[in-house]
Amino acid sequence: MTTQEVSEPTQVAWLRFLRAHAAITRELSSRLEALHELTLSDYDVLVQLYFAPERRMRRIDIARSVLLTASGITRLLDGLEGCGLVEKARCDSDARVTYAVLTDAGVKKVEEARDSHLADIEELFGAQFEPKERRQLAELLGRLPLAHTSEACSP
Amino acid sequence: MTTQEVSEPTQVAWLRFLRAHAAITRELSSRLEALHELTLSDYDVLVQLYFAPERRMRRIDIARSVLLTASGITRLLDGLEGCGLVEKARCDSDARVTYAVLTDAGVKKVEEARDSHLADIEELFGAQFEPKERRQLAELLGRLPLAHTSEACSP
DNA sequence: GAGCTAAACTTGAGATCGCAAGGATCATAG
DNA sequence: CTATGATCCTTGCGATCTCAAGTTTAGCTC
Repeated sequence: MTTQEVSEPTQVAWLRFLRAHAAITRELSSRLEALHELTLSDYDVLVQLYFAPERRMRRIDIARSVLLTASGITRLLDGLEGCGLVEKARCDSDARVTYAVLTDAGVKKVEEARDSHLADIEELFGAQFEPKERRQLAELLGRLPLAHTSEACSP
Repeated sequence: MTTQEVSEPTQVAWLRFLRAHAAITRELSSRLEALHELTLSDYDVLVQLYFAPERRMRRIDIARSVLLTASGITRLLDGLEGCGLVEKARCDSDARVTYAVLTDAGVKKVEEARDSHLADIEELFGAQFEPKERRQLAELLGRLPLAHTSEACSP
């Protein structure tokens, strides 16, 4: 124990969680930006679309799955549309909703960025753990509130 | 397996890590803001100072321990100084450094905010785990890069 | 002690994101 | 069919934070 008097395991765990997040996302972001000109959030959204049926989603569903605000998604998609990675599409049955559809360029972009990014995640995150520990960690993290929003899609 | 074809445990764990961070910090922030008018980072810095020897730290050390940029710390401390929670102090042996010192009001603020914030952390984070799992999780997270910067202070 | 490099800090500019408010559309109830 | 409330999306505004550049001071070397 050093500076922190209180070393309740929960607090220690939370502190490490916070710091690790800051450190890892900073590094991941910077690499992703350098190699592919994408934000972590950009990539996140692109991948959601990539695996969505017909590669399209309502903006609100994107927001919920990546845990951003609706307004955050609007502006993020503005950027991706500007790059031609994503297009808007109207919804016939409901004029309020606009779909975001991955373009061919978008598909290509995901496939280009995927390998290096997954390798980075492996290096900065996964590599610290044995296979068994990875599953264990995934299970533990899965209990946290909203930890698996992106693992379920609304129709 | 739902939308994500690739369910390598590492990727699942990382995704959950990301989402859980977003969800929990959003909620913690909002409560902290509502009750005590503090950002999560504000609180973080205040606590670092609270446990530092003489309740003072060089700005650069604060930056390293909470994983913010030097410029981030400058502006964050501007705010805390404006509220009277922190003061500047010059360093006799090195004119380049400015210390940040917790004021009495700052001490009080930390002690006021502490209980509710720790309770929030317990509720949103710790409560999902058994005591044994908490230690396990802390250990696992501790292996991540820079996860315990705040557990060691430079002189 | 003059010059050089490195460190600590600040500042300006820009990016990202949330909140609050507003507009459009749908769905339901009367 | 109209009124009400909810949902989807966008926009204005502000807050936070980073990066790059600049200033001042230390510490070294020659």
